Amino acid sequence: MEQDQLNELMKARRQKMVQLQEKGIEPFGDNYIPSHYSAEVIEQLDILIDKKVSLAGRLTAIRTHGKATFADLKDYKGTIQLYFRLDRLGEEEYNLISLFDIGDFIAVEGPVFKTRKGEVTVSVEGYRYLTKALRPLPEKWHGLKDVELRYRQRYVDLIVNDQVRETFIKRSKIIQAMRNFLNEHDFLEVETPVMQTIAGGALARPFITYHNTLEMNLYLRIATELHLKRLLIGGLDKVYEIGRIFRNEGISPYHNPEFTTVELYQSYADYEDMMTLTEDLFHQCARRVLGTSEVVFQGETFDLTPPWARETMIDVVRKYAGVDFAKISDDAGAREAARRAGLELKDENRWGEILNLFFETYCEEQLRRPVFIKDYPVDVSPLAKKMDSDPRLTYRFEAFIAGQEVANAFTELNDPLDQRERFERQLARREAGDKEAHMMDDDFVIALEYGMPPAGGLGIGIDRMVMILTDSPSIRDVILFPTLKPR
RNA sequence: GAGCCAUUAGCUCAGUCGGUAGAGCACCUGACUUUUAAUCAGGGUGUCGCAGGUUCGAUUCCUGCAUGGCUCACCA
Repeated sequence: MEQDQLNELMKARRQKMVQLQEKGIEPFGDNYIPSHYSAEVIEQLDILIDKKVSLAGRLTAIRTHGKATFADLKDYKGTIQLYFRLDRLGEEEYNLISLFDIGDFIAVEGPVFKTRKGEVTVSVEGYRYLTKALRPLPEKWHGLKDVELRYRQRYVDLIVNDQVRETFIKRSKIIQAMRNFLNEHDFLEVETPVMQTIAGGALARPFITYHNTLEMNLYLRIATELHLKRLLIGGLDKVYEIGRIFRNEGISPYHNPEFTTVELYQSYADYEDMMTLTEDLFHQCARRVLGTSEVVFQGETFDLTPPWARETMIDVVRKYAGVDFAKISDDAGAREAARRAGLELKDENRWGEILNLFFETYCEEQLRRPVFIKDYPVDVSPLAKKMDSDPRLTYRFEAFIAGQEVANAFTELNDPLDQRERFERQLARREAGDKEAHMMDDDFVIALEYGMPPAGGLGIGIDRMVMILTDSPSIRDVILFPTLKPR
């Protein structure tokens, strides 16, 4: 950050820093291992009352009363009150309290007691300076609201806004719960390349970077799918990866250029198994982190208890759009239906793409309760296995909660000849100018030729899952440092 | 990428139908040995986002730019 002009508040803090140094006190002190966290002292009051404890943390409030001073000390687990007395500390040490500022880190020790009003307090017998804060914190009860500053200076947001802190602690616990759940189900966590020569596994524009020694462009991955499936071929039957994905697309309350997914693949399973796994995974994460199966998101309550509803895409399109794709047999008929509905089409749109367009336009937002929408058209599913009963469709589903897609899964396509054809179709679209069409991945087709067991695969956007489980309306509320333009 | 809105003290916000600005908290000075949004007395600490234009004079009006938010488009 630029060295901006010191305003009055920062000058005052620097002066206090100098005064500390003049008295031989280092304003940026050394390590200190406290005996307790604030919350432990409060919880274990029965045992700790009148006993000496030591604490370390940040001063969040100072109330001086002449020869006595109260302060609030905030640490990792909570906030506790401190009590300083002239007659206990002695004049020299007590007077140094005037050099305290809100935001400073100090360590204290002394016995625990309860004030007249019943507040658990540490009566300070000695303290140490740990760190002088040279910039003032936002004020105590309005906090930091400026959205831009909250994202740019997330550390300040975390100091001041406890809800923000809670959200990110929950995010960590949700991912931990997910990892535990998958490990318990015998999945193996793996890591696959972030930098790739072919960005595959999804329909999206990649970021491009450059390797100096190899003298070549590399793509940042847009999915983990194709590498994970290679591992099934290699005999790692149940694998998953939790990792960062990068897509060079728009930014919105639901989209950040880098975001986190979990993808998992299970040999010998199919998409029905993935539905069961998905609802169990969401349910368990909610139970373990929130302690409940019911989540409230933006005023709506959702019960995540399995089983979730299951509907086909054709059924929901019939229900919400009033168009029956079961009775539309070809591309021309689908285009006609779209024309009647006033949907904008490109000339080359096919039956399945138009079905999907109807679904996205008329249905997605209606899907509030947890629901699996299944049997996606092959035209929009280049990596999913075709249905035996209708080769225009695939064994693919997406899960929706509150109108938001939260999971995408299918029975994996393991026929290398079919896969090559799908890639070639994508390639044709790419050459026609569709920058999001899938790239040809010859090596993946070769891998399939060695034989990939039938398998089910599942992808979950973790950021969106965390949004729902923490009632956060914007993806930026669940990403610590969301992408911003430099100021 | 398009439209709309916002940007004033460290923070949260008022305000000026055009005459260079104000409140609370924070901060500074003083009083106060169980307060907790401590209280009491005194003190305003500012490039009014940036750059132009109109004007005797712009923080205010106009234009452009920057950053952010929302909506739309794209996507997860």
